[in-house]
Amino acid sequence: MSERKASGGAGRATIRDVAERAGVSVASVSRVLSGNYPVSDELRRRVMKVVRDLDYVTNAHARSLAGGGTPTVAILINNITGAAFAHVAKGVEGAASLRGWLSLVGTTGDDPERELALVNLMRQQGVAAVVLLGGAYDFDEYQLRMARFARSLDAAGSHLVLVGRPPLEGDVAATTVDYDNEGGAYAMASHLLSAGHRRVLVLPGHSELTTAQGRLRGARRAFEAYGVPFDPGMVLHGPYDYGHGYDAVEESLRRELDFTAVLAGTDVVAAGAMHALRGAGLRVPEDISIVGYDDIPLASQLTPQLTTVHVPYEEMGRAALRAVADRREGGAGRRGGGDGAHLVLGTHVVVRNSVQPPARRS
Amino acid sequence: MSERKASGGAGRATIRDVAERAGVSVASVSRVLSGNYPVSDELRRRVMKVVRDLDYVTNAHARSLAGGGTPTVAILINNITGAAFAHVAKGVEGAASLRGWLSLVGTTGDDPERELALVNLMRQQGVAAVVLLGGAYDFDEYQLRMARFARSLDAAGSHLVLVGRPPLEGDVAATTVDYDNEGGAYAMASHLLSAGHRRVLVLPGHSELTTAQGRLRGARRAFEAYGVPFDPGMVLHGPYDYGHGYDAVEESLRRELDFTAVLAGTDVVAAGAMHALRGAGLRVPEDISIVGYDDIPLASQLTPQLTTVHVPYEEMGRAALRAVADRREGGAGRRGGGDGAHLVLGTHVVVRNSVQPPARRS
DNA sequence: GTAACGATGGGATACGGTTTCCGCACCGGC
DNA sequence: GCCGGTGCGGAAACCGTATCCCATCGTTAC
Repeated sequence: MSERKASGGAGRATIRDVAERAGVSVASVSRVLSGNYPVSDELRRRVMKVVRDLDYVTNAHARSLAGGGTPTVAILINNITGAAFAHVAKGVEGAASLRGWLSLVGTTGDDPERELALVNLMRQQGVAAVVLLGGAYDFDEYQLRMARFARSLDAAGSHLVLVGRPPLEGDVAATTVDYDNEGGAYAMASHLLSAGHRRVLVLPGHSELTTAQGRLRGARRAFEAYGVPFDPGMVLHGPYDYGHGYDAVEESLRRELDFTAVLAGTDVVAAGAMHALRGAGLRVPEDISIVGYDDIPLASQLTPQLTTVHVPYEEMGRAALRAVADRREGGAGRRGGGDGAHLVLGTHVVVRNSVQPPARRS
Repeated sequence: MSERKASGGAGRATIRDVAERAGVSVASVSRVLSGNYPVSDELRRRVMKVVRDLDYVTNAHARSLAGGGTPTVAILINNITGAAFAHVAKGVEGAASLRGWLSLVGTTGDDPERELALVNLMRQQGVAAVVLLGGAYDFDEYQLRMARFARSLDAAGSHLVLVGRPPLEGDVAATTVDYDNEGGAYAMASHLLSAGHRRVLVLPGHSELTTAQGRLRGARRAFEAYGVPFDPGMVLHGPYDYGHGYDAVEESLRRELDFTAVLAGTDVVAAGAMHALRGAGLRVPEDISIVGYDDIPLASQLTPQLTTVHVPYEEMGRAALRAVADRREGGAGRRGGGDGAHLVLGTHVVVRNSVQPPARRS
C-alpha cells in the first residue's frame, strides 16, 4: 500500500498507484493504456486487471499537458434556445463525437463583451477550434475585434470558424460556413410575387444583423426582377422572435397598411405574424399569405403548414467540424493567416400551404 | 531571446516566456495573474505589459493540474434537438457561467453504451459534475449501471445529477432534480374531466420511459378520482414526437375509436395529433379537445393555443447546478455515498384555447 | 543601534501523464 | 563461445502552472 495516499479511499487513483500495485513501472502502465508501444501479453494482463480493480481513468488535464489529449471544439451562441442553433449544434457535436472529440458550449447572450471573454476562456482551454454561431453584427469595431480573435486563436494553434455569417474582411485566418441567405430570400420573395402578390409586409429582422440585411437584399432583388416597386414603408425591423411577428402585424393592421402577404425573416416571426392575423379575424392563406425562413420543425407543425426556406443547419454544423478536422490533419505547416476557407451551402424553398394568390380586396 | 523557443513565432507563449521577457521570476508572474498574493505596482505593471505584448493566456490544463482551474459541468442528453432540453441546458449553462464555470455537452442518442463511454470520458476530464437529462429507462441493468456511474463519479470527487427522472434506488450518491410529473398529469386529466370529457385518447409516450409511466399514472388517478372508468384500449404508446401524435390519431380515427379529447404526453405529440384531426376535417377544440405537456414555446404558437402542463425546465437546470455548487463549497468531508438529495419542483396547468366541453355526438 | 517584523520576490517542488533514452536479457549466427 | 541484434521494461526529463518555503530589504519598536 502506498504511503502517499490511501489507495482504497477517496480521491482519484493515479497512474503511479496502478504501477505500484501491478509491480511495474509507470512507463509500462502508460504504454499499455495508450497502446502505441509493444508490450508483452503478461504485462498487459497484469496492468489491465489493476486498472479495473482501481477503476482508474487517466487524468485528461495531465494527458493534454504532456502532449496527448482529446481535441475539444467550443461552440459559442447567443441563445441556446432556438431551433436553428440546436440543429447546427447537433451537427457539430455529432461530427465531433464521431471522431472522439469533445464539445464545449457557451452562450453570449448577445453581449459582445461576454463573447470576448468566452473566446479568451476557450483559448485558455486550448480548444482545437471555436465555432461561432449566428448572424454577426455589422459594426466596424466588432469586425476588428473578431479579426483579432481569429489571429489570436490561430497563433495559439487553434482556429475560428464562423457559421451562418459572412466571412471576415481582409486576410484573416478564419473559416466560414455559410448558406445562400440572400438567394433563399430571393427565391422566397419570387414565390410570393409569382403567386401574384404585390403588396408584401417584410419583417427581415434587426437592421444591424447581417442575416437580416441579406434577407432584405434578396427580397428587394426579387421585386426588382419582377418589376414591382419596393416600398420601404412596408419593411419593419425587429428581433427574430414570436413577439415581434405579432406586434409588427398588429401595428400594420392598426395603421391600415395595405398588404396581401407577409414575408417573415424567420419561421418563429411568421408564427407570431400568423397569430396576429388570426386574432384580427383574417384567414391564412385565404386572406393573407405568409412565408417564413429557416424551415425549423415548427414550420411544418403550424396550421397551415408554413411555406419557407430550407436552410441546411445540421449539415452546416458537420461541415464546420469537418473543416477544422481536415485542417488539423492536413496542415501542420500552413499556419500564419491568409487561408480563410469559405463554404456556402445552398438553400431552397419548401412549398407548403401558407401561400395562395391574393384575394380580391374589398 | 529565449533559446528554447522563438517567442515571436507560432505556438503558445508560456508563463516562462513572460517571466523571462519581464525580467522577473515565474512565481511572480503567476502571482500577478492570479492576484491572490501581494505584489508591488511596479511588478504588476511590468508583467501585465508583457502579457499584453505576447497575448499570453494561461494554459487551463496546466492550471487545473496544479490545483487551480475552472470547474466544468458536463451535460448529457440523448438528443440536443428538442425544446425541453434546450431550456434545461440554458438553465445549467447560465448558472454555470454565472459562476465562471464551463459547460461540456455530449449526446447519447439513446444508446446506453454511448452513455457509458461519455460518462467515462467526462470522468477523465475531471468535471465537477455530470448532469444527465431526460427520462430514464426502467431496466434493471440500466439502473445498476447508473448506480455504478454515481459511485465511480463520487469516488473521483465528482457528482452525478439526474434531471427530470426519478431518483436511483438505494443508497446512491446522486442528486435528483425532478418535477411533479404525475401531479401535472393528474391536474391536466382532471381539467379535461371537469370539462365533461369522458372518452379520452391517451398518448403517454414510450412505455419503458419513466416519464411516460408517471404521466400515465397521473391520468389514471384522475379518472379514478372522477369515478370514470379508465379504458386501457384508449392508450397508445409511442415516441415523443410529432409523427407519433399524427399516426396515433389517424389510426384511432380509422379504427373509429370513440373519443372527445386527446391527452398528449408532450406538446409536440399534441401538435401532431392536432394536425391529424384537422386532416380528418375535425375542428379543435369544437369537435375534439386536446392538451399537451411541457409548455414549450410551441404550445402557445399553435392554433388554437395549447392548454398544457407547465414544467419549469430552465429552473430545473439552475437548481441542478446550484445543488452541485453548494455541495462543492459546503461539503469537503461528506463524501462516500448516501446523501442523495432529491428536489421536486412543482408543475401547473396552463389554460389556453384547446379545450371545450365535448360536443354532443351525432 | 539593533532586533524583530511585515512586505515582496525568487527558487524549488508537486501535479499526473507521455516519451525519449538506456540498459538488460535473451536470441541466433558465425 | 562470443558478439551483435532485438524486444521489452525502467529511470528520468519534460509539459505549464501554483504554491510552499526561504531570502532580502526596508521599517518600526525598544
